Amino acid sequence: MPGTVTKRRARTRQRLLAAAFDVFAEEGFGRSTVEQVCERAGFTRGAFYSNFSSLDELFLALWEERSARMLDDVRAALDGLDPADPEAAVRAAVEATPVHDAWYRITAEFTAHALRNPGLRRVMAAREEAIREAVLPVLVTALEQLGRRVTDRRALGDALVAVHDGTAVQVLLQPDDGAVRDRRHALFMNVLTAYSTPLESA
Amino acid sequence: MPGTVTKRRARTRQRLLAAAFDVFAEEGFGRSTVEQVCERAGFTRGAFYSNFSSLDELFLALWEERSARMLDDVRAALDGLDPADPEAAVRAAVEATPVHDAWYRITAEFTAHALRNPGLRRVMAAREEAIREAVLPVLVTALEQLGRRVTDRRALGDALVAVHDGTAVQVLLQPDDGAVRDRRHALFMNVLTAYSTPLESA
DNA sequence: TGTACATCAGTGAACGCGCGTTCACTGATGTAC
DNA sequence: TGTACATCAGTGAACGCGCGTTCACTGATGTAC
Repeated sequence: MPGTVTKRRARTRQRLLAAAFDVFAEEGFGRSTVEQVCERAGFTRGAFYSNFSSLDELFLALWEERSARMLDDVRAALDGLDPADPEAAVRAAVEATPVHDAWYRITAEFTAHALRNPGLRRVMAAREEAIREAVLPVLVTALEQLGRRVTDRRALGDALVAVHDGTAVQVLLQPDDGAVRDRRHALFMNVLTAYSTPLESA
Repeated sequence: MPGTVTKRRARTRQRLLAAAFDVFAEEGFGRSTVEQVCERAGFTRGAFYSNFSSLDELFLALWEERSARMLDDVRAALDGLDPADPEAAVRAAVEATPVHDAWYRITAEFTAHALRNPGLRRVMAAREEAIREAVLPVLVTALEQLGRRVTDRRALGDALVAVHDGTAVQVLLQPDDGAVRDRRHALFMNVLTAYSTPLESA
């Protein structure tokens, strides 16, 4: 068995990633230690170094895995939309990217981290673009069904991501205030309107 | 001299705060140590413990001081606006909250930190509200000069803060892309329009 | 299917450093006269 | 303005723990026959 990767190894890696998610969310990435992650996962520190060379490397792997998964979720949610009911489609698309407390905390720290490291910055920018490009086509066609044409895809994409990120903090800071969620939703709708124009028809 | 606080002490405190700002921005709060802050400030660790009981306490003090200062800056920038030129006033107001790399990183981490601690969360929510209430009146009157009435002050305030936060990341992730800044500006304008209606006049 | 064997993957102990925290001490600062 | 004195504020050394990192070793896994 030269150069084989065993199933056991894959499981260990997954358990370490899952444990890291929890620890990072609770303690913050910066205050987390290799020891804490290993203890949570039920391994000794040697197992960690057998799989990753540093916490930084694990953090990147974790972020990539989770954000890819999130992107898949969004795609799946959008796939099932009914084009015959474009209003519902828009509503569903807008709500497809959920606001998740622990994930937000981790992403916030990862962003700060990425801003210090050009390599990570590019990784992050690319991922943001992928998310944008997954959501946009669905919204564009749904808006067309509603008789509206998107004027500037890129601008709309950036605007939606910005609104999502910006309002997520507000929702998390005031989790019990339903009005905050409503305003978030209204803002999404406003942006969709502002970046599209009625088709000349009727 | 019973219970006096010397000038020297105030200076030391300021130097520690300034050093902490730099260290946190470079290393991240989580990876920063008391030792690093002291070395940067030119003190021994004893000086730190004479002034703060923990890095957490210093972080809060730093964030409060800086965000208060930023709020003052915004107020000052808005005070000097010419109501006879409302378009320029709106433009200036929109650009009054600058996008500052180091400060963004620190705030991002502080936000994640605050989401783990109910006390800090309230402090942060209050500060966000103060910023909103400083900017809003200026915008409301400027828009009135332009013949537009703001329909929902609270919604507009939240929307502007969200857009500011959300677009700040994009600008920092692509610092050399002027188009990103332009789209940010356009989004601000779109939101201002969406949350106000033309006055009935002629 | 079973067994022997080679390689892989995680164990656990050991080392050492960096840093948090404390504290007796000394120099700085302010006050009173 | 100068001096004596009390208190304050930072120094620097010391202690010890937690943790990063390494590595010889052992049990697990997969392959070949």
